[in-house]
Amino acid sequence: MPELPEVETIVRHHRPRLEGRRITRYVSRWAKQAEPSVAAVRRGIVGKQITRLRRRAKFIVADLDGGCGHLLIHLRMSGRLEWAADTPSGGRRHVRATFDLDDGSQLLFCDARKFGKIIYTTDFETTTAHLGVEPLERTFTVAAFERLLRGRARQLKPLLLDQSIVAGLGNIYVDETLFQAGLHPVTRSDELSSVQIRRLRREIRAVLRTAIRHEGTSFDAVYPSGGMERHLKVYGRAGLPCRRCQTPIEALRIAQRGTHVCPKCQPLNGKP
DNA sequence: TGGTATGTTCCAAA
DNA sequence: TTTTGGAACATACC
Repeated sequence: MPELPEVETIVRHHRPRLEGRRITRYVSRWAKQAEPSVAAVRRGIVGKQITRLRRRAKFIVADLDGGCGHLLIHLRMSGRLEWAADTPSGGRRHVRATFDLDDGSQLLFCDARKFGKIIYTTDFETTTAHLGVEPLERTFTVAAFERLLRGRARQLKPLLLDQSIVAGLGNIYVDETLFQAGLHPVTRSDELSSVQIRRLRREIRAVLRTAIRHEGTSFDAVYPSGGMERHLKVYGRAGLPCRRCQTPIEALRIAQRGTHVCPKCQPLNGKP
């Protein structure tokens, strides 16, 4: 469950139990997950206290005491954080790393597909320098967004998925945002009017805020949160009637990603 | 069996 | 130079 709203939900959920805790042990069961290496992550985090838990793009960020160290976790496609106490040892699946804490609790990083990343860095700015603007922050202004869109001639879907431009959107919320904005995913970024740019920005923020309010979208029946699934307008609804106009939702392939669009509500510029 | 999957990165081709 | 397509990463599920 890994787009901005899901990561934000996880951070809020884990913050009370992680902030103030000291990491006493780190064990990796999938070495390729750790950056720059298992040993470097261990040296960096064991013995350190988590002073703050926050989110940057789709990264879970634990600031460590001393002010110079940060533990970054990226869930990619299938990563999850679980408390060992909540999961009987017999039912644990795909555990790739464990973090022991000074109150005796243990956090498990589970990840079926092994795409997730655990990163230790002393230079947060450099490590995250490739990430674009946070869409829910004040820095995501109309003027800034207009520059990002007009400065290139890309299709909207791959542009919005590009974390170096706007950080945090993924496949579900890009499709939902473009539907709400009435824009077709292959519309070129430099062909939008000022009115369309304002509307797209507004819908990015509205869709993300709504999803956070519902604690994200969950495809995992075991995970307790994920009420946003019931509110999706196009994602995962191929062939079903558009909730606005009843036209069947189309499934397309754009930028190698499954893409969902209402052909009537999201016309290609010019064409109906 | 083959196709698909909430993500990212790298390379080749256009 | 910019943009797009394809493959790769590794596994689960229908």
